[in-house]
Amino acid sequence: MKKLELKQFDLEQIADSGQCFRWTRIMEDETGDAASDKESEKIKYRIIAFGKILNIEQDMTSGIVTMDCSDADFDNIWKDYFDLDTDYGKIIDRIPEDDSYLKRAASGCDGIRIIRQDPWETLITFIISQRKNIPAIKASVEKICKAAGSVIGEADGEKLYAFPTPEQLSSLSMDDLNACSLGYRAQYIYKAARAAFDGAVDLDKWKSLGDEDLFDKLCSLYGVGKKVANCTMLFGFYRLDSFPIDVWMNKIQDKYYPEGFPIEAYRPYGGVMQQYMFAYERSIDS
DNA sequence: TGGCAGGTGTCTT
DNA sequence: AAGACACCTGCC
Repeated sequence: MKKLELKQFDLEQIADSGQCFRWTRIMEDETGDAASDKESEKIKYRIIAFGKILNIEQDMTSGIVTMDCSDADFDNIWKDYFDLDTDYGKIIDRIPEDDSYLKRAASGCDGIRIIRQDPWETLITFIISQRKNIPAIKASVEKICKAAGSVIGEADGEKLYAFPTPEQLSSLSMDDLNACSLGYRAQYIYKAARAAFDGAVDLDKWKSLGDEDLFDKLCSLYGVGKKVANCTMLFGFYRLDSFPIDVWMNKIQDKYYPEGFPIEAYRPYGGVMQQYMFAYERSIDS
């Protein structure tokens, strides 16, 4: 069990930011010993990543985060996963006063961090994400995990699955993939899995590439364009300057940056700024 | 019921 | 080089 007092860390903001698709909100059951949790409201999630299950909660009043994990798993996995060595306060402080929109966005969404995910899982989940909303993405991801991933635990009588390795995913036929509600993306996943399994695509090796070369490599994959490549770089390869442009960012640029967003001014944290703007604009839209 | 959801490949100018 | 267009699927 790890209890942490963290700055710039808000579980709900991160969960809603659309970076990760295997976070499940855990609601308190109405029956049983609910009384003990009444006074202090807690937000709880179950996260599956890197073949592990993490139950995590945050006290809404104190902000204190509790992770149900061993010291070893915290040191080896979760500390990096949540990017805890990065001071997001400092990154936010770099935003100049005259960029009032970005100032506002960052202060409204300052609990967001870049979650450092597994490159392979990030690539596949963002291929799936195209032209889908977040619930639909999650549903497809869970289906492929169930179809091909290893069982790593159980909750409420349901088995929990790791994200499938390239080998496991490439064992699925087109019919299997079509059963995962992937639509026209099934062929993209099929090809990517085979390429990763037979070694034609080696994401581990790609880690050593510079940003531009990595971007080109990702875009060379069938079904991967600029948007998916940038998301994969930002969340799967921790390239903080990657700047995914989607329909929301297009709206934001039209509204607030008619000359285009001055990404040069925000190097090397353009992608972090993108996350603040994306989350903020969505929050005020609803 | 048609339009849309964090796009991309393909075909057309 | 840039712009239309189709595309699976689920949801309102």
